[in-house]
Amino acid sequence: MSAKDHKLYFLLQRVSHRLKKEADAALLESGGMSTAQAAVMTIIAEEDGVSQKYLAERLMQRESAITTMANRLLKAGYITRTRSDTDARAWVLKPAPAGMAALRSIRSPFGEINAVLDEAFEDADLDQLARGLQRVLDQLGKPFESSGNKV
Amino acid sequence: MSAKDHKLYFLLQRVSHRLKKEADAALLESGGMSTAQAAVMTIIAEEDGVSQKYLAERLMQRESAITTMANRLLKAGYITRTRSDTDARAWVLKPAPAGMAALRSIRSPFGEINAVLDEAFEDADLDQLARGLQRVLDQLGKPFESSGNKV
DNA sequence: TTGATATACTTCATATATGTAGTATTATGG
DNA sequence: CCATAATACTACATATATGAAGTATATCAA
Repeated sequence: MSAKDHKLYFLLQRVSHRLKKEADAALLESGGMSTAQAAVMTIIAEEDGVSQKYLAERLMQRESAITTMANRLLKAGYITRTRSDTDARAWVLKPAPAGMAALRSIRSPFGEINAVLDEAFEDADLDQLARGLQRVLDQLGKPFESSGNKV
Repeated sequence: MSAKDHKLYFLLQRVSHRLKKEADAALLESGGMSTAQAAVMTIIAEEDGVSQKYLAERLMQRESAITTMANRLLKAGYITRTRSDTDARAWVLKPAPAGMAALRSIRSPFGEINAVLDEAFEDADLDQLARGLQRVLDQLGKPFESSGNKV
């Protein structure tokens, strides 16, 4: 049984989309933020002072996507944005109090999402799954270096 | 090791997003369509005559998303859209010749995506992965029946 | 039959992404 | 030191989704 036989690509996409929807609903209900915003805020909170370029790399996205997201987070009062001391082109994004509060508020709904995954996969399988997924990322290599890594 | 320890949710999202990007690039290059369009066209080609409602169910999306997509596919000449004989509210979507041709043209790039998955997971693991992912979908239940299925 | 409700779809506002092109600013080789 | 290239970001067009609200059409119960 190959990936093709399982239609694994489409299955993965469906599960990912479905989980995201469920997580977004749960997070929204707890008065917080979207999962996309949570992903960004988590990094910003960890590092305390990051550039948009750095966020784009960590999240494997384009910088234009980060610009849009940063504007929304700024508008929501979740982050602050100041010019870098060392590089006048770069911004420094830091978490604002409201952002930290929002992050705290989504801990529990995220626990529920994880519970679904824990239930669907046995312990040993979880490890294998995580390792396999990581291998997929490694095989694909960094995005935007298109030519090197032929799919 | 639980899903939480693996940050499995975010890992899944990252892999899904990364794979989609790779697949979209490969499909686009072979002159075809996007993966989202491929998902829709595959169903339309299988069934030969479907309603938008049916597509929404199969893809676990809202009908408004299908309206937009159908308009794009129509504009691209990939499908035809006629009123249903039995229900004046409903459309009947069918593949157009150009759509069938586009579907054929993406077979090989999709093979490459599957190869990445086959390489990342051993045969036995692939089965387990597919079954586990399916269990996630089953556990979450149908979307839009919100209250019944607590995450 | 008819009146209430459900269904199939559309429209609009919004979120999230890509990709291309453009603007400053920084870094670098001669 | 300066022309050129690289970097960090913004702006815009587009694709893909949700969710709420609206429009026909269908169905069912009284």
